[in-house]
Amino acid sequence: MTAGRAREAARNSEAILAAAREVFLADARAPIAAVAERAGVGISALYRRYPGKEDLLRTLCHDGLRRFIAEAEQAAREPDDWAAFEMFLRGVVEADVHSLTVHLAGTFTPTAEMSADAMRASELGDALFQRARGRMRPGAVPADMTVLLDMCAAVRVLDAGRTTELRRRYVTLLLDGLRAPGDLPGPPPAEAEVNWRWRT
Amino acid sequence: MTAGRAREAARNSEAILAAAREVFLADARAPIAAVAERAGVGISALYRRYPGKEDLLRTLCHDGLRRFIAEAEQAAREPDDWAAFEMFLRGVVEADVHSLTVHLAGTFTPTAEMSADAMRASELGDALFQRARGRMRPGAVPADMTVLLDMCAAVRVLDAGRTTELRRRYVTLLLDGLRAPGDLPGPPPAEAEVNWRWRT
DNA sequence: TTCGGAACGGAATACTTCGTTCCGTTTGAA
DNA sequence: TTCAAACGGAACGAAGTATTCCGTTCCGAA
Repeated sequence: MTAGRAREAARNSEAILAAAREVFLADARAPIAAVAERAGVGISALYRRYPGKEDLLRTLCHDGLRRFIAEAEQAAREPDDWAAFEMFLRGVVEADVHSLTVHLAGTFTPTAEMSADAMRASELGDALFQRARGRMRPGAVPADMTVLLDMCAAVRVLDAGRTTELRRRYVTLLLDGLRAPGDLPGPPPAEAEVNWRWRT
Repeated sequence: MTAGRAREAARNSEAILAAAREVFLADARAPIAAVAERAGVGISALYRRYPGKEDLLRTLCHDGLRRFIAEAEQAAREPDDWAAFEMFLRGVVEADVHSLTVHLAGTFTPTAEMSADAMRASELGDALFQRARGRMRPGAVPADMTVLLDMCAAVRVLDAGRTTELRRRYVTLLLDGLRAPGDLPGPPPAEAEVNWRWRT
C-alpha cells in the first residue's frame, strides 16, 4: 500500500504534529523553524501541509479540544458521580490537553467549528461537575474546575515524563482540597473571568 | 527638602518600578517601551536609571526575592507551627512575589548576591515547612511548597484585584489538600527539578 | 531675570528575530 | 530513463525592539 515516499510523507505528518505539540507546549511563541528542527524535517515540509503558522496552531488546539471532549464523554459513562469527575480531571491532565488550549488560545483566530466545540466541551465539563457537586465542599463552582486545570498545567519541569508524574501528584492534592470541609473565601470565579482565552 | 524637579524624579523612579512590575508580570518578554508608557515617562527616564533592560529585570526580581525573605522571617515569628507556615504561604501569594521570580528568572544573569539570597530564601522556607510537616499528609516534601506556589501564581485573570482574591481562594484549597489524609502518588519533586529557574 | 545643567520625551538607529517564499536536489514509481 | 511529488534549507522582507541621540523643559542658584 503506502510505501516508500508516501510512507515517509505520512511519517513526517505525524512527526510534525508531535513536534509542534512539544515545542509549542514548551513555548507558545516558539518560531516555526523550531518545530521543523524538532521534527527532523525541513521548513518546506511544514509549509506543504499547512498554509501558515496560524493554521498549525489552530489544528493543534482543535485536536486538543477534541481530546478534551473525548475524555469528558468517556468519563461520563462512569456510573459513580465522583469517580466520573475524578476520571475526567485526571484524563485531561494526563493528556496535557489543557496546556494546549490554555497556552495556544489567542495565538490564532478560532473557526466557527472550534467555538462550537469549545461550547460543547464546557457543557460536558459542567455536567460532570454538577454530578459530583454533592461530594465537594460548599461554594465550589464549575469555573473552579477550569482554574484547577490551569493550576495543573502550571506544573512543569524540564523532563516531560516527570512533569506528567508530578501532575498526577498534584491533581490528587487538588481533588482532596476540593473535598475538604469548610467554605472557600471570596467570590468564586465567574465563567467569564476564566474564559478570557476564548474571546473572539 | 526634595521639591520640584527632584521630587518628580523620585516619583518617576517609583512609577517606573511599579510599572515594570505590572508589565513584566503580565508578560516577562514585554518590550521596555511598554514599561515607559505604563509609567507615563519617556524611554530616556528609564535608561537614566538602569544601564539596560537586564538590569531592570534583575532589580525587579531581586526586590521580589527580598520580599520573599521578609515574608518568611515574619512568619517565622509566629509560634504555632502550622499558623506560621500558612501565614508564610499566604503572604508570598498575596505579595505576588512568586510570579515575579518565576516568570523573570532566566531573563537575566543573577548576581552573586542574588544567588546567596535565593539560597537563604530557600532555607527559610524549608525551615517553615519542617516545623509544619507534622500536620501535613505523609510524603510531603519542601519542594512541594515551591510547586504549590507556582500553581498559585498560575491563577490569573484580567483584573489584578480579582486575581489576588481568587488566589486567596486557591491557597485555601491547596492548604486543605496538603493536610488531607492519604499518601501522594509518585516520587516527590526533587529540589533540583523545581529550581531550574535559578540555574546559573 | 538670566543661566547652567539635570531630567525628559521620543524620533532615529541598528540589529535581531521570524514567517514565508523560492529553487535546486532527491528519490520512488512507471 | 524520466517525471513529479517531497524535500532541505538559504534568502528575503516585514516586524519588533534595545539602545542611542539630540533638542527641549524647567528648577534653582546667582
